[in-house]
Amino acid sequence: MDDLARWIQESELPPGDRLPAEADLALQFSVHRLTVRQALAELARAGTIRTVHGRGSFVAERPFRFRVTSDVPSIVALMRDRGMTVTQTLVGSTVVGRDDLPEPRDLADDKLLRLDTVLAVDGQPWSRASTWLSQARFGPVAAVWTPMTSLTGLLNEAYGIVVRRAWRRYSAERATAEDAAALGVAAGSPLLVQAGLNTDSGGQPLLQVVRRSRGDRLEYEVSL
Amino acid sequence: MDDLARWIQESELPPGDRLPAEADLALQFSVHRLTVRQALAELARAGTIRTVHGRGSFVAERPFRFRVTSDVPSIVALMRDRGMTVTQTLVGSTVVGRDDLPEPRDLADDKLLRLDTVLAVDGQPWSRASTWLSQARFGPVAAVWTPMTSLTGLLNEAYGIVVRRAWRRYSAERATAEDAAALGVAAGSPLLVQAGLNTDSGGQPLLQVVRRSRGDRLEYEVSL
DNA sequence: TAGTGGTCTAGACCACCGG
DNA sequence: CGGTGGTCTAGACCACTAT
Repeated sequence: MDDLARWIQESELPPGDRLPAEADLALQFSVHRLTVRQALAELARAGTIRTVHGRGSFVAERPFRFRVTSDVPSIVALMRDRGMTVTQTLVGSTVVGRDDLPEPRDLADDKLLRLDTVLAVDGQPWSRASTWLSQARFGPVAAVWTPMTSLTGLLNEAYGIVVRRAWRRYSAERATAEDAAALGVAAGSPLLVQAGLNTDSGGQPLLQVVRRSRGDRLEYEVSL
Repeated sequence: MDDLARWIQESELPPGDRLPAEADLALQFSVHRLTVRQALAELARAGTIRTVHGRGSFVAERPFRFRVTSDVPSIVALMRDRGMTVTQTLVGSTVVGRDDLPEPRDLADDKLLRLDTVLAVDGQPWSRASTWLSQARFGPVAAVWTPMTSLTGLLNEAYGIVVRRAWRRYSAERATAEDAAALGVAAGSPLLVQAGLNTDSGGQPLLQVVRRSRGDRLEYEVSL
């Protein structure tokens, strides 16, 4: 792998260029094709290259991460302002007990509505989120959901609520098999996980959310 | 891999237990050992198991992440209060130009001191950080650094400065080969990357920092 | 259809760990 | 020392992509 990485470095292939075929690399380095494959797979995991079945291996572009700042009211609205096509598909809507809520459980209700959504930008999956809200108060939300819905916007328009962020927690996790299927990445790839609580303008807990995003697609910025 | 994952699930092995040897698994599933190895490697990347040369593969413990909150003045001090042995080893100290600073460049100086440190807890590496400060003002810092030094504490004691956080940026990246070597993880593992600016109590930019932490070891929490 | 990567069996030998 | 995982060669066949 080190030899191959060095070779790619030294040959100064620009991002997007195709590498020689695995069989050719095997000849070039006088090793078996499986050995080449193992090295290529490791480089792909490290993000140096990207391999496509039937086409070849390509030098990876440097990832560009969309920056989500904490001072905008709605992230979806922010992205749409920048000309991106943003959809949020509802993939699940269930009524759950309070014990389904991640710690710390800041919502008081015993029955909660949990919305599972997948956010896609320009057709590409970016993140999946689970949102918990009071079932008694917001039960009808699921029925009116469309891919164009922004929860922040919906709460504002339908309930007259102005949402405020209370706390946020950030961690990096490996993509599970489920994440991998939903987000189009390999299992084990880095995900940026944001958990948090939103309140209304009076500070009353409104909703908790956990968002699992592709690490190569976005980052969060907060002012303190 | 799916078969193997299901088998582990169904056999309900508790975390820490050893799986059968690769050769045994190959017999059990009637496949070649290499096929078993590929499945095990994928499970290890997904975090389900952990494999040790010469000993075997073990069901992984659920990762426990230390929570770093934004309301404490010094993270190192916080950890020590909780009885952890925290060291910060200075692995590099260089004078660099302003262009070495990551964007956005909030420090005005043309010559900056860059400190590269590795934070270890109870002997285990947790994160590596690069810190940029004014060379003119803080040049002597590198000379007095010891593994017990906390930069926040040092600035307070030696300069009478009370440090304040201005902004933070969070992203998830794959561990590079260098990260992997310094942090004891596999290349490509998820890292939680925090970049940020600290000011003095008057709001004057003091230092910028980029900290790359093992995703399985810590998480950040901020109140908004 | 030719060329690419993806998966698999077969078997050898090496490196590490613990008793 | 025996048992474990780590690396490698050899070769077959399958699946996907572009022409």
